[in-house]
Amino acid sequence: MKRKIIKPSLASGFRDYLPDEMAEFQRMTDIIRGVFERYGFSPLDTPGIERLEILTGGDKNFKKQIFTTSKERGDVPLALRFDLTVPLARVAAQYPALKKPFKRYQFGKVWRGEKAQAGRLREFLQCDVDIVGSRSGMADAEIISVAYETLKALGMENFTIKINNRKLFDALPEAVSFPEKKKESVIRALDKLDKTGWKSVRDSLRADKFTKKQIDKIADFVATGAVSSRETFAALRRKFSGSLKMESGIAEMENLAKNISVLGVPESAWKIDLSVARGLGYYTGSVFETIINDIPGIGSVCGGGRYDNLVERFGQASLPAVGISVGIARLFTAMTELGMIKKRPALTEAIILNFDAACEEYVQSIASDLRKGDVRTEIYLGNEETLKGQLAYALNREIPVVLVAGSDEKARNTVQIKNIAARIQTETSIKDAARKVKEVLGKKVLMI
RNA sequence: GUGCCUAUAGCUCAGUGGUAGAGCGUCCGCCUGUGGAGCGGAUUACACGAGUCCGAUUCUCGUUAGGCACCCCA
Repeated sequence: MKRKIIKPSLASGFRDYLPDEMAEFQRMTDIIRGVFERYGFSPLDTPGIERLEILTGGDKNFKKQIFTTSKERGDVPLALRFDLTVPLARVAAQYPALKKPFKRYQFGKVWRGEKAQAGRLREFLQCDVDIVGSRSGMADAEIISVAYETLKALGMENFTIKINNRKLFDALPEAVSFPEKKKESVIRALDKLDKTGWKSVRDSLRADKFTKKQIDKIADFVATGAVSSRETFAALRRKFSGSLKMESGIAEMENLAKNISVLGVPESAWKIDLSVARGLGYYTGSVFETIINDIPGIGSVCGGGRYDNLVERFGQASLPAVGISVGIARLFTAMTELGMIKKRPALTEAIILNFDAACEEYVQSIASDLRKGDVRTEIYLGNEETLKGQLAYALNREIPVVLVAGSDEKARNTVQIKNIAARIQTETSIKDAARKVKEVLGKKVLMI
């Protein structure tokens, strides 16, 4: 009887991170974690699966994007989380004793129940920071600042944090005279401006029965943001004087601009962009998106904003919150394209070849010494029996230091230490081996 | 949910109306102690189902899977 062979393969929209990439990926998350903690955020983790009703909040629009699970008999409907913000809102509502402001960061995979395509996976990692329970505009500024510092710490130079405020959109129906319920059409159309351009935005608005005059006014509104931030505020006030909602949004942005400047975010790193809308979500105030200037096509690598009403879904009094999500998978792609990611087949710093059966214990004791000396060390464990064959393995995996310890060395209580990059080999007594290896590794770091 | 494209070995790809080949990889063997190997061997594929045909991996249709774009995007 023939055994059924199961083909090893992934479903659409999922991907593996093999060690050569994952090592770099983890280095990035370590950096991000460091920045988040420096700003006083504490870690949180929540399950990948939540009750379906928690995630949808009864909104049918959301429901169709949610990755649902097949439920166990008798269980309530469950689903995979599609972001980390709604689970945070659940936590905030479920544990009212959490001291406010509650500052948490969270790294976690999220899932989208939609068809995958380029740059759009069904599973990806998000790195979120949020401040729950602060109404202060300084909280918004902290979030922008932490986003800026995160990208800098990752080595990014040429990026732009685009800032807007949803209150401006709230003022638009009155200012441009269209019905309140058509506001979302405008937001949705403008959100695509970057991607599709004005012609397509105009077409889309025309399809939604906006008049030419209204469309012109909307375009004029967005164009106001095309100049420097100070002029933008003045021009907006001129154009929309008398609109209280507009004035409150402008004041918030003005305040934010002042605050982030004090926090050390240079003006070259951000700009007002009145087309930024962040979809239809739950945002109520500031909204941010970040693009890499050299590869804008990759989309936003970091986005968020203020959402003051999200916990209301759980019957709580409104709880103000502001946060941002770093799209690390997209960042990884961007940094790869920019040549900032060097794939490494191994994290191992030193490998001890093992080609002489009489020296196995000698090899092991050297490995033990190196490990005690904080060197990432492995012993060759494969089937190659010759030094040459084992060396080829080490070279293939780009391990920077190779140690050779055979009967000759054992007789002299030494070990050969090869600096692969420099093509130098020195014989060192085993008691100095760890120090010598670190010296070689240290030199390597200096050379970079 | 809609549309377009694709499907040959683990991967990247050739090829043919008379059932297939390479490179890389993997595994095994050989190579006494020094630079990304060498030599020998093994491994494995025409996604599935129907139709046309003497004969289909090849042509047609369907299914499934994958890619891309739209919709949507917290």
